[in-house]
Amino acid sequence: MIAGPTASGKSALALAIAEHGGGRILNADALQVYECFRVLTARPDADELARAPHALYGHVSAGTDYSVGAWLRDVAPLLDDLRPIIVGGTGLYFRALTEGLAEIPEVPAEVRQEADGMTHAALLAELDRHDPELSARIDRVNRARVQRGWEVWRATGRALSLWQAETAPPLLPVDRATPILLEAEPDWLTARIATRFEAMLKEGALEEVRSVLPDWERLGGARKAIGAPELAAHLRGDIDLATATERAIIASRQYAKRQRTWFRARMGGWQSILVPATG
RNA sequence: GCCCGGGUAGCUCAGGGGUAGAGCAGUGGACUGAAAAUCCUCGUGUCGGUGGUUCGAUUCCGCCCCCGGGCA
Repeated sequence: MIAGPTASGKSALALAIAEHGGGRILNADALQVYECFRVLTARPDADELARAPHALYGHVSAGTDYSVGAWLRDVAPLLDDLRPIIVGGTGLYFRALTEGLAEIPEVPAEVRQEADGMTHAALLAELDRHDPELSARIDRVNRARVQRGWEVWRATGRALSLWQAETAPPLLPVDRATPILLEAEPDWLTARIATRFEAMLKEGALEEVRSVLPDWERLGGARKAIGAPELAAHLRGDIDLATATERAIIASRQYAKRQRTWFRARMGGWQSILVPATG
């Protein structure tokens, strides 16, 4: 397993490992699963894909709902590989894999829609009534947490806290893997993030966004790719390219910080590799 | 050279005789199916410099420096 912040060089490391010792690279990144933004999400290109077997990259088409649960079901059969190399930056995916994830039926789209139309206060009030254990535990000001709890109760008639209490053992406990965490020196990473975004523009990131612009509303999860909303705003004429670029780079930096926080809190036991290597 | 308007937190700016705030950026944190998402926390800085008035000046006055704009 290889985790690390965005732009820290995870993919290159995974590729080097696969080329030298064999194995298949399995994606553990929530945005690289989507088919539409190869350049923008820094997915491996054709040349890199040819150098080693890869899976779970760009296998989800635009507009399809995806989630940790879907990802866990996708990786599960691939873990039987002789040498799976799991690489990505989504902490939640690694957590689901190494600590387990409750098995909960999918929330139907109608329930999601119903929840979207409700106020935060209304969701919270019902959650307090039907799943007090959860509502006492979660961040009550966080709409996403509250709504998730409400949706599960609404869709299944059962409290999310009950589902979670029955979480099955993990598919891959950390001690059965070789967990590697890339830790990037902040200034170095900041510079690298900026350079990488400029490179993405040269490679056609703007065209990728342009091609999905007509279907933007139906794009689903891929819309959240860092840089996509910014470039879309530029293509609609709302902001100039320099502003879009600046905002995307800032968003990327903020994402790297959140990743660092997650890793610090939950991947303390992972073998840390400092980048750039200082000798 | 003269006339206006500015010089306050990394950036954009608000304020005003009792040594100062906001947004953004940044920091630390939370997070079991939207997670590249979502949410919480944290603001002392020669208030351009220097004299003066005052019990007290970043705030008022003089001079100087710098940045805009206008007139020559």
